[in-house]
Amino acid sequence: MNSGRFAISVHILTLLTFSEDEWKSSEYLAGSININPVLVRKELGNLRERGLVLSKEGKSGGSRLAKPADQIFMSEVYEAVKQKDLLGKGINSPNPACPVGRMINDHLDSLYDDAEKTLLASLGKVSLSEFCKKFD
Amino acid sequence: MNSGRFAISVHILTLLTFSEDEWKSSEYLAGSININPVLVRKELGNLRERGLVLSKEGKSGGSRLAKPADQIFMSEVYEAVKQKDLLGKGINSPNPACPVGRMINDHLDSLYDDAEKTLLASLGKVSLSEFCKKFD
DNA sequence: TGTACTGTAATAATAAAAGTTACAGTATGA
DNA sequence: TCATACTGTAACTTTTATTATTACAGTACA
Repeated sequence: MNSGRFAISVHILTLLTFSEDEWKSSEYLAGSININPVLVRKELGNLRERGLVLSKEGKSGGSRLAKPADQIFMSEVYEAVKQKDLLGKGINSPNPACPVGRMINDHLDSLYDDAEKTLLASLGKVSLSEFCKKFD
Repeated sequence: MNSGRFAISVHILTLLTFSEDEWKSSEYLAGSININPVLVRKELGNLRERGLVLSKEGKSGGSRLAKPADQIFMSEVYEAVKQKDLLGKGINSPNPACPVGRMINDHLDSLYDDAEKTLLASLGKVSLSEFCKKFD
């Protein structure tokens, strides 16, 4: 999975949790994370597609949570961010003339799927509001 | 985690399982995986440090499993391969002037640790010999 | 209608991963 | 004992992925 983007997304959501009902600009968010505002806007786009945040264009626009923080789970953030599969599905092109090489990607895929299900179950137990309690 | 390396290591171990008691050269292994023999030797070095394989130098040298395939677990392979943490520990340098930025890495770390424990538990249920049964 | 935003494309800079070459070291066995 | 077939590892190059930057059109507000 894409390492830094999960952290960025959780960071964004945490900041938005601490200012629920306010529209926060990408520049403000980028200031706390210490990254470029354009990256923040890209992540917000992701989170928006998944229904986790809302954004408003124009002056006094910005972003806020799309639903209460106790209804947002870390598994959703993981899903929003994930592109590649957990352990790296089928990146190699094994030799098809070898019985192991010919089949290994399929078998690795099913191993990965199981592992990822477990991971999602674990992340699904932690809500954004629980995570944010740690800051108090 | 490092995507392709897990697949390479499992591939290596699978090939060694199907020829237990034989010393296989890095070139042979590289042929099935379809990668460079030097990369294979690097992975073998990793697996060797973790006690999963043995290697023999010199003519008619090569590598083989260090213990029976039913005593090797996918969690061990994961540990052997892992360098970075699962979801990417502390890559960002958040703004320490922001209360969220100042603490978030610690809180993310504990989230990651829990998630990784779950993942390891899941991978720990699958032995190399079980994995290899899929090929029959 | 100027201003402060978003959204997104295009590009550049940086970092990480993979591949390659090279070669010293080591057992083997002819 | 010495050519051979390996390992182990360093140094380097290439490739690919990530991150950052610049730029600008579109939008809403006051």
